[in-house]
Amino acid sequence: MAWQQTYTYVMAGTSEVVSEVGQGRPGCSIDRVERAVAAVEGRWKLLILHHLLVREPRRFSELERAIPRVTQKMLIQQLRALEADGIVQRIVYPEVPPHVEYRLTEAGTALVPALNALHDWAVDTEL
Amino acid sequence: MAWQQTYTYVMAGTSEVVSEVGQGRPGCSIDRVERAVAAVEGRWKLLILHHLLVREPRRFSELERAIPRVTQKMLIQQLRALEADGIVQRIVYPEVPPHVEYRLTEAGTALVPALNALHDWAVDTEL
DNA sequence: CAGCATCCCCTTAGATACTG
DNA sequence: CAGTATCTAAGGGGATGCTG
Repeated sequence: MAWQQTYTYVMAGTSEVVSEVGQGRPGCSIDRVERAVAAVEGRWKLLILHHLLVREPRRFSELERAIPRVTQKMLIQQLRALEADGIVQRIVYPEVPPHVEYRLTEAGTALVPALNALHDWAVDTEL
Repeated sequence: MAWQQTYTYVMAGTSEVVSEVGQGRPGCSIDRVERAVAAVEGRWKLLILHHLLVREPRRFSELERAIPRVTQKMLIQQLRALEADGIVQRIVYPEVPPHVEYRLTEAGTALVPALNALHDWAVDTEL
């Protein structure tokens, strides 16, 4: 009930209190939702997540083949962002030729209920 | 379990089947999640949603004041997008001066559980 | 009051080529 | 194999001014 029933809301990116509703839990704020959305928004992130959920681990080239129109640049960029947010884990095997595996972290797996909630909403609203 | 336990996944924006997993429910796909994310991504959408959840209805100028750094252009743009996605409702009172109110639709209210799921994930992962 | 129109910048994404 | 580097095109977002 984080969203509806708390009483202090903080502006995204600032600490400015914007709600008229009163005082309450300062940490329970809209910018957490914004950061969660930011963590999954991006042209290829959900696709990457999807493929990792279907099968783990995935090598870079596997993901490249699994996601037809992605460029190397975008793939690595989105993977790095997911890694920075603690959603995927990059494992390097010091071999020749290079071998890198990507896995979901616990946080990545923990995203599933939220993604399902979004999915269900989309189904319900026929979006 | 829409996300994990179905068997046919469809590429975003296309009808191309990309999963190796097999056949199953074609409608239950990743691009629903992508559209749900798209519906709430955007610099000001969550803020707008937030203010409408706190109190309804809101006039354009109210939202403008409630969201300090938003420009009129962006505010109207994001409102129109939310309206196009059936999340907010725009009600015009044919008066002089003009009077327009924004409310959440049922679909907008139905977004709350999904937003809470995202919030909770952000809290759990200390993002 | 509630917008629309225009200009401009700056980031983002794609294409392409190169490398340890 | 798994990236990095560079260039360019598109568009998102801000500032400003105007209007029914």
